Amino acid sequence: MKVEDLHSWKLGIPEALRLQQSLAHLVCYKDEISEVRWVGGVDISAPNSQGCARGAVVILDYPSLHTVEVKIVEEKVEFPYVPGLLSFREAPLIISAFRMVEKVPQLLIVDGQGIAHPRRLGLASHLGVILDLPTIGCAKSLLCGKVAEVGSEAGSFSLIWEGEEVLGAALRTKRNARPVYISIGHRTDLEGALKWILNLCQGYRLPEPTRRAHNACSANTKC
DNA sequence: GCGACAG
DNA sequence: ATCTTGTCGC
Repeated sequence: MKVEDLHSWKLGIPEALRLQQSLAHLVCYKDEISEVRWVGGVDISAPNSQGCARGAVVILDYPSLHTVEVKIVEEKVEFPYVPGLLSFREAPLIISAFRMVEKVPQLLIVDGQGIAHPRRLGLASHLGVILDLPTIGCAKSLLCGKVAEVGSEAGSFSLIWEGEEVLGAALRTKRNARPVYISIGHRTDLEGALKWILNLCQGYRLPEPTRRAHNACSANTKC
């Protein structure tokens, strides 16, 4: 059985919610990142009027950060956008693009939450479990939890709290830019995740892997 | 019941 | 995500 066949994507909302609860047990919160040669970034575009979207996986050489591979797919998006169920909408396209990749990355940066999610299984964690890769969630806004103001210097961060639980951190990656929200995806810890994200930022708010994946899928879809 | 709500 | 001009800061 292939990893991507861990479960079906043709689910209703109640089934998706139940699946998240079971998959959340499989998420690893320990740092298992090692010998990074390639770092991946993934993103999908907004679906067009026909429901077709573009999914992209970009592979960067590390530490040069040169793009060494780009894979794009265009498919119809089936699942509706429901806050908390984003992975059921986006993961199918990302996985399709990912299976075409030749240089399998040792770390994947995802545009969305990891465990900073109501059931601790945001897109980054879900993809990490399915692809069995270390992943880091790097979202542009908060889904759940509370966070204090972040210092203005690049590198400043403030923890995301939900009750007594730390879900991640708001991280200032660039001066005069809003912070990004970092959380463990899979097989990473928060400290490592923050270091990696800062290390992958090259003068822009978003880390290079995610930024390039976004650019790669921003062109108009053909279907 | 009310507000919040990744992309 | 998207609707949308000018404008403030480096």
